[in-house]
Amino acid sequence: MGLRERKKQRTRDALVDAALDLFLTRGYEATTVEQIAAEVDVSARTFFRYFASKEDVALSLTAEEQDMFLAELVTRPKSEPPFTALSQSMRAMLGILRELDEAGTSRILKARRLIHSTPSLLAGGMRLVRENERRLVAEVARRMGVPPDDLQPQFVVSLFVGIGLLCLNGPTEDLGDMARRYEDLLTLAERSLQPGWDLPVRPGTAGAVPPAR
Amino acid sequence: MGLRERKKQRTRDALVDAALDLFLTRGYEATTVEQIAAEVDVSARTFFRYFASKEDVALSLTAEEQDMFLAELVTRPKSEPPFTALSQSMRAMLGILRELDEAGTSRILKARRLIHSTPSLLAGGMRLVRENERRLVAEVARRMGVPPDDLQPQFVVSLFVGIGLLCLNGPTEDLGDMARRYEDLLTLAERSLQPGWDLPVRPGTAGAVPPAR
DNA sequence: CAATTTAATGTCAGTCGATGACAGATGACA
DNA sequence: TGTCATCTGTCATCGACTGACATTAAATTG
Repeated sequence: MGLRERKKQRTRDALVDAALDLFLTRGYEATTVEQIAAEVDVSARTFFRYFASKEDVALSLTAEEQDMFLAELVTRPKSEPPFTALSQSMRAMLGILRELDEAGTSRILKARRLIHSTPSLLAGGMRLVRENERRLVAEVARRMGVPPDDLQPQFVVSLFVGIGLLCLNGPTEDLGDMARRYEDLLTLAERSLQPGWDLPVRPGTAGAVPPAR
Repeated sequence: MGLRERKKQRTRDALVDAALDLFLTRGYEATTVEQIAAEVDVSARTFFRYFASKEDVALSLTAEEQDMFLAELVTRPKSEPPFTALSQSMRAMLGILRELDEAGTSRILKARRLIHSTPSLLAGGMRLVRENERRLVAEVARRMGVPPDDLQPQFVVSLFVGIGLLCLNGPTEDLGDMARRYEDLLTLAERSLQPGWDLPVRPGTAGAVPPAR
């Protein structure tokens, strides 16, 4: 990798770190892009060449996590039922995050605290989650061998994403806490659902959809 | 109600209608607040006295629906299990929406189409949903007689909200279509869940939480 | 009804986020 | 070393949003 690439990466990382620190100390709205850029000795115009918006810099880590999660899912063996594959993907991702160095985990925890204490960032984060949800549905539908507009994969993914969001509601000071909360929620879900609920319904096996009362 | 109040309400409605029409024809980003205000013969400054932001005017109807839904929930008899109460609240709200006059339903359908074709508005809409989710959890926890940080009411509400969101993914040209899609999803959920899954777990009735596999 | 209080609106000035255009600087590479 | 592609800073501009102040019009009171 050339000097140019490394320099760009360093600038990008510096902008993320400076932004997270300023956002957490002075507040998101109270911090201007100019201040972030100044902290890295860069013009505000350059900031916008790295990040599409002020929001983007705050959500960049979350966006990376979403991509990681989808990548984990496609590596799961096709023999796993969909919900199991989703759960295992999440466990794998949490494992990867725990292998990060101090600087890495610090950045991630900072971003989490920031997002969940800033309503407008929470909105942006939800947009990312929903965009990823669409990709997850496509992948799960593929695994189940049904068209992507089938309700069942949508239901499975929606349920799983809901659990992921609940996971973030609790304290997020520690990745271990989060993993534990996640397992609690999975246990609750397993207890609530019928065995095999996430397996494709083979036509003719079950009766037709009963009429709504 | 005095003349002053009526005049304000008319201005507000006119701003919403003008905004929705301009957003849908020229696009959300391409429409300026100045254009919306001009359409109603009002200064841009006045627009911001009615709506906190350009986004706010697009989401105002959705925000009202959220409030309506919560209001319906608190009227449900306490004998109903939580998920049933949520479902019935949704049915009640859909019923109310269907009783609106032509102008009313037109506004609502316009807002829906707009939001679901504009990523930044989708994000804002999700923020509203999540804020309401917190209030719903509080109410459901109260009904179940458990503390609001208990995982079970959070799980029940999350599952229900997920269904509501899936409902909006489909075509939204018609309130009837939406109601039908909603019933399909409820049927799928009923088939997937254990009987009594949303009843409070009485300590000692069920065994200890089984270990995660 | 006239006087006074109260609230809504318009105008103006200013900040900040974001983008396009152009010129200068700097790493890549023959 | 010299050329080329890319990165960066400066400048100008737009649009969202806010505070301050003056103006207008509804509400209230004597």
